[in-house]
Amino acid sequence: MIKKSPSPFAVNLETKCLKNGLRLTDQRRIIVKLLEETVSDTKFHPDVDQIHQMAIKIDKKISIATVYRTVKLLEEYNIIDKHDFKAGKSRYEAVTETHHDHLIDVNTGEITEFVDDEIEKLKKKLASKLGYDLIDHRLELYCKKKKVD
Amino acid sequence: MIKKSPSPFAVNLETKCLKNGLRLTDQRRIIVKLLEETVSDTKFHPDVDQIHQMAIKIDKKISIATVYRTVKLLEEYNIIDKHDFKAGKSRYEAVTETHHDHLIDVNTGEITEFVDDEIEKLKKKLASKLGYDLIDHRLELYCKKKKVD
DNA sequence: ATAATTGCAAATGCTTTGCTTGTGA
DNA sequence: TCACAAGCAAAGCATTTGCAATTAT
Repeated sequence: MIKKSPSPFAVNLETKCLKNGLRLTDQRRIIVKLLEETVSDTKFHPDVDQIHQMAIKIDKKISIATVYRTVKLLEEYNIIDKHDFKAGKSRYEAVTETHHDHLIDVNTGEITEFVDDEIEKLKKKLASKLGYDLIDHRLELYCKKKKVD
Repeated sequence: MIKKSPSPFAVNLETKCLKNGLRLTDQRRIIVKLLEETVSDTKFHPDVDQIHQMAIKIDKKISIATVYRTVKLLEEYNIIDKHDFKAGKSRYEAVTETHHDHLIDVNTGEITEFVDDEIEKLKKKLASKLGYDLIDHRLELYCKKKKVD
């Protein structure tokens, strides 16, 4: 079992599940626990297979179908976020209080999260200008490390 | 081989293909022609199946595999852009001179393109602040029509 | 001529689902 | 208890690919 002391910032996903009336099975507890760790690691956005790999270290019998079902459920309840960065499979992370965007290093695949008020305001303004209310949004910056020479 | 005179208004994707040394088959000519029309229709971002449906109206024998192969090739040569909006399949449009972003109506699926200098500048600034050079980026606003009451 | 492209169908990879057995509240 | 969840394997989709026949240059 992978134990890690919870970051003071970590959100208790189990509590969120209970509040939503979700039944807590052993499998869900394990998956939710693993996803909790994504909050304290801003660069970790595991895909279903990675979640499954970690999960079976704790309980060999957890099937990938259960991971798919759980992850979908958690997303529907806004407990985790799903991202479809360019490159096949979806990746997940626990929902945080403030919206953040992603910078993806096109060479390494490394992801950096960032928050910028100015851009958040601009998004709302743009939507409004076009006659819409903003429901959701995503901004992704695909970048290469700056050359230092 | 079938010849056809080019429309005076359309962006000439065929020329772009030739410049890149791509071999122009009848099938590619048809697909490229259809994609050319996405430039003058800012709300049309067809998926592979839609492109295929249109293509077989011109030539019954064009296979969907060819559409997939062509679309992939054109994307590699930066002649068209691929978008993965939330909702399954990829959608394509001809590359334009100026970068634009997308607003997606979550109810109707309708897409509106928009350009905003301020946000473009901000993107570069953000990447730079994090130590990166911006290679590519995408901003998508998922919205609902404003209630007017 | 001949290397690249097509069509077809089979294969892939991610994700979902039907069904039976197991289990949390 | 018993509605809901899990496990397994089969099914679904979008997309890719091997191969023989065809075609652009």
